[in-house]
Amino acid sequence: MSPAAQEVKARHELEVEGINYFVRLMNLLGLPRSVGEIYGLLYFSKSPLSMDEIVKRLGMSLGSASQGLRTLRSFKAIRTTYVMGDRKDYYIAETEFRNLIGSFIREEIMPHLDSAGQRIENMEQHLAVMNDKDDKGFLQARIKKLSRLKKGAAAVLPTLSGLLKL
Amino acid sequence: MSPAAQEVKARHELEVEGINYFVRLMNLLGLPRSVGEIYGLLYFSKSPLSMDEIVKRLGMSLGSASQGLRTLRSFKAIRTTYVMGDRKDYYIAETEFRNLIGSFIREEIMPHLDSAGQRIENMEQHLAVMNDKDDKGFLQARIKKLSRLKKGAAAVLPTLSGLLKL
DNA sequence: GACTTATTTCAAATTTTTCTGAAATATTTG
DNA sequence: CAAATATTTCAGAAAAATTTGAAATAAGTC
Repeated sequence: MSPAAQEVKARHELEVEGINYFVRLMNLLGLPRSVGEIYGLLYFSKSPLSMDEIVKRLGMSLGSASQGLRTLRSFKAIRTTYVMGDRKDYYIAETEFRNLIGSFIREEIMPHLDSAGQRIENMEQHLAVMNDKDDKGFLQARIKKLSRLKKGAAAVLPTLSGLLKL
Repeated sequence: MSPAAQEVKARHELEVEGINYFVRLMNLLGLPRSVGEIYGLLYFSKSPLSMDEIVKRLGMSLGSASQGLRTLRSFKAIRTTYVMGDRKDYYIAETEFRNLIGSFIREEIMPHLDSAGQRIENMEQHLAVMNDKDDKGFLQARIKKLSRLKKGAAAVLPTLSGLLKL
């Protein structure tokens, strides 16, 4: 194999490995593979890519690409660039992980914490109806613990992206 | 409805709400519903429960219960108690969330970080084959960023359970 | 050590999630 | 505003994850 061909191959394999990296990372965060693939492709692309280029390069359906790009936009993990004389949208990866983590926490985790708070309140309401001293005390302690967990998480999470000083 | 019946109902609804709480929490962590149900049931149970009691109370299959208990044991989220004159195993919820978070991070997240490190090394190897200055510089910067993210996560995560001082 | 009871395993069934692709909608251009 | 192109939507298909339950194994008792 010629040196030039070797280089092309290395570039390609690097990209595959990099996409794989993000597929797994996104998977860890509970996001579908397609989202990881798109972000990975963009992260290692020097130039902005249009949706149909993404579809072609990843061999994925239009529907997945559209939905995946929407998800990534919602996290501000990508942004669009304007390309003169072309009506397609072109996408670029946002590489400030600090921000990505922030929007992930805001969008995916905080809503859960809110509904957790709601559920704790419900539990307390039910508790108020009860009389049996022993059981009531036990449950109260357990609920309190949940409440502290929730408060702790609410306090720690927003700082997380800050802690990761990259 | 008699006051006593009302109380029983409140106790039951509290428990349902509590189980629901853990089902969602575990779901957020990528664990199956059955694991959340079992932990929730144990968390709000004053006395230890055997597997068949869990199966009966949650209306779940033996298989799910067995698998769910195994998962919870692996996180040290529950422990067994010995009950005299009974050959069944009895389970109790471990309520120190700090520890649970610790084992979750150790068992579920750290292995991913390790393989991430492996993948970064692979990328660097491919990079070494390349020559094109521009592209190489670009890719090098991107890989470096991933590497910093990984290092940051490895540094922050183990502290997380400590930060949550409950 | 045979019997009873408890637990685990695992293939098949079910449920949930994700992906596909064609149709609908929106956008740009001449 | 018609034609061309780009994007979104969504019902059905495919894939992945979870649950079931019966059979296998393990553990405890007499």
